[in-house]
Amino acid sequence: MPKERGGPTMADVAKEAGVALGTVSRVVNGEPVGEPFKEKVLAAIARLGYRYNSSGRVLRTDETNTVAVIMPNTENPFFGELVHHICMALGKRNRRMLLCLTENDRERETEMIQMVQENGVDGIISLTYNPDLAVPENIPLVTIDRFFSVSVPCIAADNFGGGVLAAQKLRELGCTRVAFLRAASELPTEPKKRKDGFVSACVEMGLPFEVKAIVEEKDSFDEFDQFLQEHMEGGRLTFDGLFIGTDSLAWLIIKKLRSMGVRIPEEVQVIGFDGIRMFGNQEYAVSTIVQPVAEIAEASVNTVLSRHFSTVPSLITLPVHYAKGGTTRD
Amino acid sequence: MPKERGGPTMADVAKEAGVALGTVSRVVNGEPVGEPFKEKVLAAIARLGYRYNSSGRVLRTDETNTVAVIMPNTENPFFGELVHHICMALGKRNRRMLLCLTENDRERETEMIQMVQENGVDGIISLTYNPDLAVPENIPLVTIDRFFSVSVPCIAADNFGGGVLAAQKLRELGCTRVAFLRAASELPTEPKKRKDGFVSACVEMGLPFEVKAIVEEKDSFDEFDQFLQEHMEGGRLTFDGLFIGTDSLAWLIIKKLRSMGVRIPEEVQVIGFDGIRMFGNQEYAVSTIVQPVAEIAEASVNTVLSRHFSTVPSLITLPVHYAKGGTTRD
DNA sequence: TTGTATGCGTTATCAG
DNA sequence: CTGATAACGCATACAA
Repeated sequence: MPKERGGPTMADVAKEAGVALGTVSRVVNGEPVGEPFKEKVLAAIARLGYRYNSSGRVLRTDETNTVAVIMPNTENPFFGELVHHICMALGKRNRRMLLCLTENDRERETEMIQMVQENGVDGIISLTYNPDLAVPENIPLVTIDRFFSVSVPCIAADNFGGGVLAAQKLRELGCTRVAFLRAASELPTEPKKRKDGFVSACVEMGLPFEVKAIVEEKDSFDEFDQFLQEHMEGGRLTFDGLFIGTDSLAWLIIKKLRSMGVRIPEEVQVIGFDGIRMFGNQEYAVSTIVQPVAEIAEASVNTVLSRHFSTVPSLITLPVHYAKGGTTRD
Repeated sequence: MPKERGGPTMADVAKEAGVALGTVSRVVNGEPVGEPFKEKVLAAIARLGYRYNSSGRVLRTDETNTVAVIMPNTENPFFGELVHHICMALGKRNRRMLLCLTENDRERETEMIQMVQENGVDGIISLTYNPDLAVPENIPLVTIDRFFSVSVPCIAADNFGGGVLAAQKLRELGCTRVAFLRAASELPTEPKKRKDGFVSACVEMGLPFEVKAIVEEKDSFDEFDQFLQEHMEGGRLTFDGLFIGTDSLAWLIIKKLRSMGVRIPEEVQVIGFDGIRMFGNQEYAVSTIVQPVAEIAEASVNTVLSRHFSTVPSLITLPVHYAKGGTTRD
């Protein structure tokens, strides 16, 4: 049965109850109403099977209680987890989530920004690396992991601190020669600070290190293979510790190393970044720097719904922690 | 800057262009309008920076172009993938997705059904095992993996066929004594047919088998440990093939078996169900019966948006296929 | 406290 | 083909 129009409205309820329309509205919204009136209204509502219809309120007040979330996808477990926590955080504050997936298509992103403006959402939470994102006026926008300008609040994990932590951990676990591997976009995103933190800590501790960073859009992952091959000596890797930009890439690298006969974690210990768990709820896929996903979600929601949106901090950084998977010897 | 009310409306554009309101509406909606009028309107729109506001249309036509998707979570990679494909399928048909996550909380589910009705969505796609789901009148509802009644279309993978396929594969791979392990709810859901298909095929082929099925809500996973222990003889499992209800559980069982010294796939081959890939885009986590997630998503969307919703088939079953992960010897 | 009346932005009907 | 106008369901300012 295709949605039939025209159930009872507040006006019908008012007539049925013998009260004014405004009184019905006040009862429905929980505003103070005299007890006898309230009862009459509730009885009429029950008799008629009245159901509140929010479209009237939206038109009148321009508040949809809906927040748009713009995300590349929900197949990547990190994004899946993030979407999950954002949805829950919104639910706690009685807001709904309009989910928009971009698959990293910039044109689609632009359309979506346009679309959600037409739809009149109360705010936008966006995780996108689009360099020329058209920031909408009039609608609060919060980004995750990508800083645009001081007027657009950005929420991110402490990527720099995570890099430092990874270096410290590897050293603590006995590594004497380490490397950082990463594939990233060309843009200056927050996750790039993982390298900065790692390098900084290695220098500080006097831990010898190398860096292999490729550009996601143009370089092939074969470059990693080559890098690894170049650093093999007598069947062993010349590093005993690796820090890798994401858990996903770490998994790929580990597969490659194992196929080359390198034993992990016996010969080489590996730490990834993100904190991805198997099937979302089992053990960590690799030893990792865990992003505080729930906190990032909470902060994003709190920020985008903030009453004083214009005075909100422009960059919020949240603490990470280390967790062991099976790829370190702790 | 909190959303300011009152950008220009169609009425403003009409005044600016010196035409009638209706003409503006027709131009905006791409309906036939005389060329000179059209130009005047478009010019006025550009001058004023007019932007379409859908809330007026929603109130007037009761069409939101939005479909609610009710899902347990997006942390489980299967649900993450499903949500992803549903969102894309909706996008192709120019619809948006209101995502509602239940975390299997029945009370929350009820609230959400209520809420989306107030919000006036055009349809609902729901994956829930809630036995007493209040089916909303007036709004097309499609379920995934759970059959309610002939009036509520259900979309599901060919679970029975998948069970058959798993049995055939194990036999083809040389297994001579197999078992099926599963944890499921008590309700009669579509995925339960995995067992039926498996059993049926084993009987048909004369392949000796056992079944261990526990109830998710009350039994502990320890029961699986016990089952496995009971079927060890001289350090080897008495089965050489296992079919397990989900990839997630298969992963757990495999870990357990390996910790018991059982080699996989050398001694025991394992096939799961769902088709979960590492990090959403890498290799299959285990050898598996792959659900046609994209097709399930497409079918759900097509069905819920169907013009003739009442004449739509009440159960749509979509074909699965086998894919090798690392847990079989093929 | 309760009633009345207006308007939110759009679509659609009906005349011109 | 275009113009004028009445809804759509609700919130709210204002009057009683």
